Amino acid sequence: MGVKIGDLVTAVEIEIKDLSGKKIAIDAFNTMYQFLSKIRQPDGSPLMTSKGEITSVHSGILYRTANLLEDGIIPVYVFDGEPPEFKRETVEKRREERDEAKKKWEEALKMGDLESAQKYAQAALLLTEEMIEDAKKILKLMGVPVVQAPSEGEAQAAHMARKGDVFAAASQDYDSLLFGSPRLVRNLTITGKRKLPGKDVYVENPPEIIELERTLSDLGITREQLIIIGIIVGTDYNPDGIKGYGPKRALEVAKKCKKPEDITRFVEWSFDISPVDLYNFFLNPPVTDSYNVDLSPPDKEGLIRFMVDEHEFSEDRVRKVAERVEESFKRASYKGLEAWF
DNA sequence: CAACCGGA
DNA sequence: TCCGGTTGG
Repeated sequence: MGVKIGDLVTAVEIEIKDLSGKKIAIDAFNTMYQFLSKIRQPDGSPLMTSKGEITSVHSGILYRTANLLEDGIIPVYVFDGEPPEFKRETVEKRREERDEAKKKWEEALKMGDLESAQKYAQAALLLTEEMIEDAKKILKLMGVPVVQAPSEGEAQAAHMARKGDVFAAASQDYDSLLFGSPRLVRNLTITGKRKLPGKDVYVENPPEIIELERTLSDLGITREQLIIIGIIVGTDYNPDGIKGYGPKRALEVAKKCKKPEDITRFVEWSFDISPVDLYNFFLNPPVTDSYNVDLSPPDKEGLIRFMVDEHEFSEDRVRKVAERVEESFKRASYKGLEAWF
C-alpha cells in the first residue's frame, strides 16, 4: 500500500527507452504483488499448474524481466527482509483482509458474478515463501542480480540509488522517496496499459519518473519535512494516518515543523509507535552494502528446465524468452551499456 | 501482465 | 503492421 503522498509528487512521463543503459533497483515484493493480482483469468483465478500451484508470479517475472533486458535496462531486484517490529500490526491486518476477500471471491463465484469475483480475487492471495524463492531462482537463472535487504526493500533500493549504484528505485509505492531515493520510477511496464477498476475500460498508464529534489523544491520543503507529511497522511506503519489530515493539510503542518518532535504540537498522535521513532526509521533505515548489481551469464537450459519441468510452462515460449535473455546479455557485455544501440 | 492469434 | 480478443499455467 505504501505512503499516501501521490498527490504531492511531481511525476514526469518517460518512455521505457529513456532508461536504456541504466540499472534500476526494483521493489521485488511490490512487483510480485502486481503480478499476483493482475495475472488472472476472467473469473479471477490465477495461472496455476495442474497441481494447483499458482504461477502468476513466475510468468510476470519471466516476461517482464526479459523485456527490460531487451530494452537495455539492468533490473536489480531487491527483496524485503525482516519487517520492523512495529509493522506487525499492519501485516496481520492485511492477512485478515485477504481472508475476507477470499470468502467474498468464493461467494461471487457461486452467484456467477464475474465482475465481483475478479475484484475480490485480486485482493485474496498472499505471496508465499515458495513464490518468493521461485522468483529469486528464476532471476538467478536469467543472470539478473538479486539483492536481499536486511529490512524494507524500498529502503535498500533507496540506499543503492543514493550511492549511485543504480539510477533509480522502481515501485508503485512512494516510500523510497521518504527513504531518500533521488529518483523513483513508476509504471515500469511494457504495455503501459491499465484496467480501470470495476470498468471495462483501459487507460494508458505510461512509465513516469519522480525526482526527489524536484518534488521537494516544488513543495518548498526538505526531505525531513516530506517524511513528516508521510507519517501524518499514513504509511505502512500507521496505515490510517492522522484523522482529518490529507496531503494538503499535512503539507501545511510539515512546513511549520522544524524537527519531528514538533509534530505532536500540531496533530493528535495516537499510534503505538512514536512519531519520532517512525521519522528516524525513514531517515535512517537498516540497509546493507553487501550486494551486487551486475548481470551474470544466464543459464538458458536451466531456466527452460525449471519453468517447463517444474512449473508446466510451454517449452516453446520459455525457449524463446531464454534466447532473448542470452542475446541481451551478449549485447550488454560486448558493447557495454553505454552503446546499446 | 504479457504473449499469441487471427482479421483488417 | 496494427489492433482487439483470447490464452497462458
